[in-house]
Amino acid sequence: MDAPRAERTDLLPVPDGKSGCPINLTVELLGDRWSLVVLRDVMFGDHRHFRELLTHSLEGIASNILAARLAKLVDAGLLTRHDDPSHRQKIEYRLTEAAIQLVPVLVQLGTWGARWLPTSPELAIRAQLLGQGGPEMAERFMDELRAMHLAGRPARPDGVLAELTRAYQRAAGIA
Amino acid sequence: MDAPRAERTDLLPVPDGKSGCPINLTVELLGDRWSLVVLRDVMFGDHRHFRELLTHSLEGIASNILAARLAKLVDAGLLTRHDDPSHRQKIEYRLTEAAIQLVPVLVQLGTWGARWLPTSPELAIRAQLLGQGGPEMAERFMDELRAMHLAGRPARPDGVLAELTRAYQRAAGIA
DNA sequence: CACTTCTGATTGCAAGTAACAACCGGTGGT
DNA sequence: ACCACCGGTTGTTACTTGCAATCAGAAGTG
Repeated sequence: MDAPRAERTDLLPVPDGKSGCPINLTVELLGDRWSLVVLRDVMFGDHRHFRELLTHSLEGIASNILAARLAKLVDAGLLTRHDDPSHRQKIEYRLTEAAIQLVPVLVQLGTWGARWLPTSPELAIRAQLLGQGGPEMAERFMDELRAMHLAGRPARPDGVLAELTRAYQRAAGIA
Repeated sequence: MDAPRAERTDLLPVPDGKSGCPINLTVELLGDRWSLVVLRDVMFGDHRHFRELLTHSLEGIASNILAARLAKLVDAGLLTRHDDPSHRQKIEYRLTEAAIQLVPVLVQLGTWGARWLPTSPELAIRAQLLGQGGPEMAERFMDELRAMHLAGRPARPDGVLAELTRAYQRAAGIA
């Protein structure tokens, strides 16, 4: 069980396949098919319960995968679990500050996807609006998410989230 | 083979597990363990050849995975293949404009990771510098990448890339 | 009380993907 | 002739994903 490799000393091949690079650690945590999609649905769709995420999601995540992702995100400190007064078995998942600070990441991902990938127009609208809104709009959105998920206040009808949702519904032709 | 599901008409469960959502499409393309890490090494490490990416990478990607990712990225239009005059078998991978426009995504990912994950300080410095530099610095970096990868000019010694590399080496204590 | 629905999951299985190590044919310098 | 280097490929093993069926507890309805 000796280690005959690693002759170089400058650029180190890290033994256990990990590295302290910020991009690498973030990709290690969120770089899979579903983690960011789940967070997207919590943020933009305001889906906070298991069934809601399971059935209202556009892409159709499997229930075991969703359960595993939620557990991982809770473990990573991006979501917190809360009892729901309306049903003893119901669990509410809320965003943490760490998750809310992922908004700029999602905005950039959405902006890039809307620019370079074959997105459907009605879904791309939210990404375009947020991207055009710049850091100020992202800041407003993050403050709104803080009010909703950290302070427990309801979504305000004149907020960014409502504006995005209305733009989407208008584009999707919902009468 | 009838389809007894899909009673809802508002929020559609897309049949083939895909959706035109920009975030979803981007995650579908780049949401894996290695794609963004490879692009990071091409951008920040200026590694343009297979062996370079294989051995100089911090995380130790396997050669078959690297080959598969390079092929996928070329196929997706994020990298292009070029003959290298110095060796008939040598292939140079260059960034495309689409890949260069991923810089803001990587900056945000790095900034978030440096803030919320246990990064090693010397590797976090580049992310912090780029994050603090704001959109202007990212723009300058993208212009530099365009000059190097699209126009084929060498890296300028007073550029963003050189500055980041120097900051890293200083922090890593390379004498 | 029985019946149904809703809650957040879990289980078993098939298929796909990642990791690891060994190896390949062609290239070019000595 | 030799050998290091080039971008990969192959084979095997281990793990992850996707799908469908199922679960037990909780609540609503008759």
